[in-house]
Amino acid sequence: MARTPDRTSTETECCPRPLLEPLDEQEADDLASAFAALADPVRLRLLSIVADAGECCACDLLAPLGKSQPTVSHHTKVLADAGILRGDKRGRWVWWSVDRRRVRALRDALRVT
Amino acid sequence: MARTPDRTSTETECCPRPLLEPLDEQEADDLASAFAALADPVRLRLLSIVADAGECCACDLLAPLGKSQPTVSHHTKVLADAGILRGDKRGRWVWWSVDRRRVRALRDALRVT
DNA sequence: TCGATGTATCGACGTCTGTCAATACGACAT
DNA sequence: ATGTCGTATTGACAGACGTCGATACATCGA
Repeated sequence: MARTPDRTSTETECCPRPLLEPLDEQEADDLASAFAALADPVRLRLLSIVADAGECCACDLLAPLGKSQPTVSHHTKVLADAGILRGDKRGRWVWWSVDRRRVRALRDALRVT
Repeated sequence: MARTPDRTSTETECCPRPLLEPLDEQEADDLASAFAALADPVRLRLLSIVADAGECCACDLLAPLGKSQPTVSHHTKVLADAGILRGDKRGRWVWWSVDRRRVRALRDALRVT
């Protein structure tokens, strides 16, 4: 869980910006898979819950999301693989938090100016 | 004025921000479908080409994208339905451009601070 | 060790999505 | 009108995705 995808661009700070410069296929694939992680309503609500709580135990996500435990586990994995969520295992529990630097990088990908 | 964000933001300015406030299902659905439009490498490259050119004829997208004409037409439609691309029909041609205000709104959805 | 609890994985199902060939639509020129 | 050219739509197919029950794995308490 919580693996950080390596970026081909110079910094860990930013990433390709399709609206400012042309994308090659590699950059497009990477960015697309990142946005794909955000392209699901359950994952967005999950993200908003974790962001709002700052840190959140997985078991506290089941009820508000109204999904089964395997489904929630699937979604946390997708977000973690995209580098958006980080999981910290403490005993039997996993505490999830948002990697805000990663989100900022995705946000920069949509820079218009 | 008004640093307090209103939750029912159907404004042209902004949109729900999952990392600043909890999302209801309606907002999550809308945002997810918007990000889904960005969750494809061909569409991201298409977007970068149009953004780079400022305005771009559909027929000029076929070669750089390496996709068939129906496929490109499909992708432009997906982006247009998401409000990200605007098409201007002039004679036989359609000129595509990026709706930067819409992109800015999506970008604001990823605000962390 | 044993049972309980939180999480991850597997297998299966239905649905959605990207792709292209074929075709239809629309606008221009002759 | 007729043909040409750019674009949109249709139909079909393979692959990806969201979902959940069943199950495996891991950790803690007794």
